[in-house]
Amino acid sequence: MSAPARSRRASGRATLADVARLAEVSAMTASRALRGATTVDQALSEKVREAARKLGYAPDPAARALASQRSSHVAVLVPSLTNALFVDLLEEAQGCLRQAGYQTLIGVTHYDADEESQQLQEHLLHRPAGVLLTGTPGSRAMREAMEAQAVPCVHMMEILEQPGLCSVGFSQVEAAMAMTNHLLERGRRRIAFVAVQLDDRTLQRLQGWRLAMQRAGLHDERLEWRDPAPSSIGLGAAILPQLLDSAARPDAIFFCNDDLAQGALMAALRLGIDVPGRVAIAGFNDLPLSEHTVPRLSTVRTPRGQVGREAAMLLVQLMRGESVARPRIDLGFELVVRETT
Amino acid sequence: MSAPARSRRASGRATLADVARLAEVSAMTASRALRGATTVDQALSEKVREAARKLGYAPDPAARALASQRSSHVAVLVPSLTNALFVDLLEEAQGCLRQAGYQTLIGVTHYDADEESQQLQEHLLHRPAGVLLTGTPGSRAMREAMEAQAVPCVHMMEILEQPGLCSVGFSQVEAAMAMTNHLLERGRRRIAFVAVQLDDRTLQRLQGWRLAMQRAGLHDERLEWRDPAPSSIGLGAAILPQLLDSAARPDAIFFCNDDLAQGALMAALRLGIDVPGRVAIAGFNDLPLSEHTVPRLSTVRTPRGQVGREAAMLLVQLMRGESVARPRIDLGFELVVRETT
DNA sequence: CTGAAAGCGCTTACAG
DNA sequence: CTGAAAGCGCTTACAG
Repeated sequence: MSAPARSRRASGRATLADVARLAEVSAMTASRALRGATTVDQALSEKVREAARKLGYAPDPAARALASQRSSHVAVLVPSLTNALFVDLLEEAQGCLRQAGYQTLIGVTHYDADEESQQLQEHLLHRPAGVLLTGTPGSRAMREAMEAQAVPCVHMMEILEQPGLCSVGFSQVEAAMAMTNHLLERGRRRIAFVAVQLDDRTLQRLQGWRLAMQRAGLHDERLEWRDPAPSSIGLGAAILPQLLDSAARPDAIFFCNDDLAQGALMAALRLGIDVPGRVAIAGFNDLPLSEHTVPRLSTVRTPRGQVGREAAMLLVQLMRGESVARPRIDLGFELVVRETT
Repeated sequence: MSAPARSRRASGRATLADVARLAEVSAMTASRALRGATTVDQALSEKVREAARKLGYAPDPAARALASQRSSHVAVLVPSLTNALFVDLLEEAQGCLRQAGYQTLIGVTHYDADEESQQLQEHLLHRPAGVLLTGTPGSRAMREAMEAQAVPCVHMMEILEQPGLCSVGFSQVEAAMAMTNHLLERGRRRIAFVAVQLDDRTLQRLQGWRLAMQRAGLHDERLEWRDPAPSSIGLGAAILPQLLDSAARPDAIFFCNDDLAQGALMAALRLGIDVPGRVAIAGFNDLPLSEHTVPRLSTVRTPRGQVGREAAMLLVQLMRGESVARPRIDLGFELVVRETT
């Protein structure tokens, strides 16, 4: 007299089979209907949705990933979270991806190529649906691994010219040139450039500054200040007096990131150095503090939030197998002239 | 004459079966050996590991999750990434979890209880191995859902007294009392407290200030400044002149977060208000800029990095089913007296 | 447009 | 200590 055993799942959650049973269709039809396939009869589709709602059904991501050989995860690799730039980027990207049904796995690579490779490799083991990378396309091994798995990928914060690569960003070179030209127009002649961390994008900015200075016939190697240490307020504060006392004799300093410029401003205040009287100061990125420093910092506003959003949207298209109109999106930048230049 | 079909996997990756075949054992023994089970013969275990190495085998997380009904993901929910506090927390926690073989899914809840519930719910659908939450234990529905799935959880940044809850942090109340007492010892009498965002931990700090002021017989409601807006440098800059002109007539201002205090310092500089001469300024958290402001900011240093690390380690123990010696870890705080008090 | 079969790559629970 | 069987909950590919 024992009743036939009901499907007692360990999970206690409704499964696709439960939904199919209630809707009186096969599991396949239920699966198709729930994924929004157009090849399912309207009425049946409705019935399936209704059943799913009634049972509080939610598809099991692991089962889906195993069967389809692709997860709903997107890996996003950024060099740092200490720089607010990447936080903004991330928040926007994650918001978009979440709306599209993807989960975001964030990896911080500390500007280290090896760490980036390793993390990407770890992520590829999990078969991500897509990848968002910051900047350069990474090592050749990385690209090959991604191609082998056919993982869609979008690069952020630069425009990459290589065919086949998708990127969303702006020209770091032109942005740096624009600020340098602004300083030149203000009558500055000995404009120093401070490059730290020495990652690719910083070197592109350095290049932009160099081009502008060369065109003006004012380039002088002594005006290039390089330091491999990570960017920070403290570092900027330390660099200011050294640079001012150096053979460079600058009348303006263009820092590759706002936090350095902010630190320099604090140091100037403390040392009684007049900004912009004695020396003009410029930054890059327009971080939150920059409009509040004394004096207020002139800088280049970068569209990182928009970059995150557009990159995520582009990636979603790629992951859905849709055709992409523009694989390269240039979002530009904005010169923000305040009180320090 | 056709050869028997070799197992041609869509993935192209080695599977457990491949490893087992090469090591001449069953899949089960291979599985056990690779997971480090002690119930496997030493020699066999070696052989399996060797085979796995030779094939470059990496277990498929989706298959593992489906079979075991538990993923290797840990969800970490923080209220904001704009506050460097949570960035530090996250980086440390993620580093620990990664080393232990877990992947971190970060969720930003914007100090919104509903958003927190919703995100946690979404994460629970993916059957996380564990959850790291910031602060209060969340809604009752949340706790019930987690208990139903038996998901280990650790709360960060406060010490929770509720039995059965694990937490790593420090006493927000005592930290605020310590700073208030410091200001009292410096001879300040009309110490204002600025609370913004009005999240739980901010209110605990407000409470700590209130207790200290009451004990000193100096509490005055007019000294409480509340604003539900998010904490920011700009907000602090805006509040300073208003508070100074108010009926509160403060001779010190204790801001609930460093960025507010930093903004206030910028405003003071611009308005020619002497700090600490006319008014002392104190912050909370010791963010990177605080040691560089003019004058340098006195604040409370919070052990967020350590909190992230210890919370992750505690969670790993729970996820492994190990017994936990101390479910509540108090990491304390440190008063950092600089130039503004 | 719909469905029965097979399989994704592991682990759990049960025997030996 | 080891293994054969069954199953986790989906989707792919193939028929009809």
